[in-house]
Amino acid sequence: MAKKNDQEFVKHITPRSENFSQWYTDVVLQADLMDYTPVRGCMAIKPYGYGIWELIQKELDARFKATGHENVSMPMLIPESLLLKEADHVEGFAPEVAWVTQGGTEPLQERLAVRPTSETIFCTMYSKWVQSWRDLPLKYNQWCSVMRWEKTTRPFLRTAEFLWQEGHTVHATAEEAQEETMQMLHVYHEFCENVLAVPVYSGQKSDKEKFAGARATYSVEAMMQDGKALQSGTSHNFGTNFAEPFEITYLSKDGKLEYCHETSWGVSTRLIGAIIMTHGDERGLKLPPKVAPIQAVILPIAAHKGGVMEKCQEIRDQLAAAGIRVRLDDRDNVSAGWKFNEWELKGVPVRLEVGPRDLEAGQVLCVRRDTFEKKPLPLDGLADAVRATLEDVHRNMFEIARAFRDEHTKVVHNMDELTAQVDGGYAKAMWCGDQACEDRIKELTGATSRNMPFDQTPVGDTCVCCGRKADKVMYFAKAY
RNA sequence: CGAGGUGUAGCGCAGUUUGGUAGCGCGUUUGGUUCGGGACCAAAAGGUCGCAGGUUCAAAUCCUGUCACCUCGACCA
Repeated sequence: MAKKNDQEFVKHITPRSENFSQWYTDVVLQADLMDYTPVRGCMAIKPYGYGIWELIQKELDARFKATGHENVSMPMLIPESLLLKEADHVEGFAPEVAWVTQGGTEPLQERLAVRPTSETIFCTMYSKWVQSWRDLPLKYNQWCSVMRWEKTTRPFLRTAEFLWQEGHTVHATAEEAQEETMQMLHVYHEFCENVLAVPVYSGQKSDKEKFAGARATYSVEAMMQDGKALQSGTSHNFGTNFAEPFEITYLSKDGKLEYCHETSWGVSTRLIGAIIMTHGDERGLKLPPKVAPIQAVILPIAAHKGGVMEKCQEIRDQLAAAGIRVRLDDRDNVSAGWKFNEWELKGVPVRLEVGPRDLEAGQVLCVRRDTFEKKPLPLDGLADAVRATLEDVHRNMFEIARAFRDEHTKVVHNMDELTAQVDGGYAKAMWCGDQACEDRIKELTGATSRNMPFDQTPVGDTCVCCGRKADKVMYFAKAY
């Protein structure tokens, strides 16, 4: 049966160990998540990829609502004068802004930025909407796309246009703004781990790495299987940095005019890249069950035999009624073996093989994508058993990812150790707080500071770079 | 953005050195046989050779520019 040259006409995924980057591209394309378009740096997200994003949206949006946020929609175009109001912000984003300079056939009086982020337009509106302490807080979010003229792009990881959500909130006090900033960081942390099965390090960014215009930036950092860091979500406390130039003020209870305190926070379709690079393997994508568009696929075996297809349809309806996202693969033009490989490539967490022998025994054969373990499940109570299996798949995927992350995180005390460690992982080190040391580490090793964990228990007392007294614990890694 | 590589049918490739009017495998369509880990037979359809200029009697092939992807750097919430 298997001819020697079979591999020549079988879809080939580059092994991770051979070329991680090529492996990623192969998986993205072959799992049919996206396609390239004629527009520089912009991708078309295909139904299977967009399905993952819709589930991410659904899970996150529920968390935003539960913490008192509401969704709004702001213009995609921002007048240049607004963008110029906050100096650090302009400086940070100016190099990657796309501009609209003409409307119809007429040149515009003032050019319009295609939003790279929406702080300036939110702030402009907030200055109109906030008058009194009774108006506060305002806790809004928008789901939209933004555009940044990136020099080099990678599907999902860095694209010129990308889908994201940006939360923007206004508060009366610094304490409230800080509370909000931390709350949303924790939402991201919990979401990454409990929904995506992606373990993350939460912490505070250095001044060098913080958002343009922020007082403080916090991030959740994930580790990809090549040991590189992927910033997977950020939460910023702006203090009054934007409120001052945009004149967002309120009259307090005792009649004093005060500046508002603001936050913003966001995650993007980059999370799909995080899923791929955290969980994928030689066979392709491996989706965490909670965001898998198809959680269980039913494969009829010897479907021409009487009763098999009918039973499969029955099982499908049963599982669907129980709230499981299920697909019956009833194609008759590809073999069972072909389907096995295809659904593994697409990362479906569980497949159920249903053949004449199974039906005789009153069972189906359940095969897990994460372990390839094969286990017969009785038709009786199948939905519950599948649901339990999906939960276990999630748990197992998270444990494996966490073990990998922990194995590839090491405490280092000097530059030699740091250089070796960031070759394929995170280095946990003491840092003096001086940006010169960050710059030097970047220059010598290619690694950047990721974030400072909230648990600042010292792992030494001198800076990994300059050797002076140091009191900050910092993660360093090469990053996407 | 710099250096190197690639771009020919839906996918993977040959053909480019030495210009002469495009080929193979898979896939697709139709019919038949199969069916528990990437099936088989037969017939058929499918290409302005990434795009734009140029040289030439003639360009997939030579020249220039440009776009996309890959590798290594630089840059980057």
